[in-house]
Order: sequence, then structure tokens, then C-alpha cells
Amino acid sequence: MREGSCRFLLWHVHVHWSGDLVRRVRFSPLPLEGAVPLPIRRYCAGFPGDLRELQSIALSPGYPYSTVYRRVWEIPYGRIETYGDIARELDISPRLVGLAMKRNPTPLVIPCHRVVARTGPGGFTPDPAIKEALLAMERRNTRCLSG
DNA sequence: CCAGGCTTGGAGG
DNA sequence: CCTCCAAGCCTGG
Repeated sequence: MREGSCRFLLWHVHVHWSGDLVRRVRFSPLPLEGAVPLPIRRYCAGFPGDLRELQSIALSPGYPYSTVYRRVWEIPYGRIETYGDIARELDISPRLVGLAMKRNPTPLVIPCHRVVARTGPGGFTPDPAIKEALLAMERRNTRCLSG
């Protein structure tokens, strides 16, 4: 089990991982000694790229809300969907999707920031500004590709 | 057992 | 346009 952090703008992204399996990702004001998986380092540095080459503990069968996490894992870079969309598709309540996102053990790998409310970005722990920055970054990187 | 949570759609001002 | 509110889930405490 390895751990480390990298920078995303003003934040430090703590990652606990081994091989391509990521067990924990969290945003912190403080750095953590050690490295993070290359795809995460690239992503945080602003390069558009698929984090789906990484696995998350949240995808394992039996993990709470794993069906929700698998669904969210499918959302590609630069795309967004609403809590309601996913709720209807999985036949659960929107609030349950929100609860699952709040408990997401590996943000970024499970891209919960791409799940937004019908009326705006929606929440994000520990700071909604992180979500907005991630979405802005992906918007910008995606727009350049197609005009 | 029980209340929460990154919501939503509808009602009413 | 805005605020208010209950439905509705299922896990952790």
C-alpha cells in the first residue's frame, strides 16, 4: 500500500493506492509525502486524460453503492450528468445518488464531480470550489479539441 | 432503530 | 423568479 499527494491548484490530493487499485482519494490543505499514480498526476497537472485505467475500491462487488459508482465511473472526461438522470436510470432516489457521491472513497477515479444538480453544480466535500475548478478545467480542455 | 445527504419537482407567493 | 417542503432511499452509527 502506497500513499502520497500531488497538487491540484491550491489543494493537495492525497491518494492511497497499490498498483492500479486506488483505495482512497481526498482533498486536503496539507501535502502528504509520497507519489501518486501517474494518471492522477497528469490529470491534476491539467492534461486531459482518462482515469479509467485506474481501479477503485468502490467498484468492487459488495462495496456500498458500488452500482452507483460503476455508473458514475463510465462518465467520460468533460461530460456531465445530473443526479436525477442517474437516479432514474438506476431506479433509486436522487438523494441516494447524492449520498453515494458524498461517501465516494475515491473522487477523481470515480468522477463524482461530473454529477451535477439540475440547477447548478451541486455540492462537493470538502469544498464546492474544487468541483467547480475540476469542471472548468475539463470544460476548457474539451472545448479546445472541437472548437 | 433512525436520521442523514453533493436532490428534485411541485406548490404557492 | 423565488422559497418551502416532502418524497424516498439504505447505510452507518
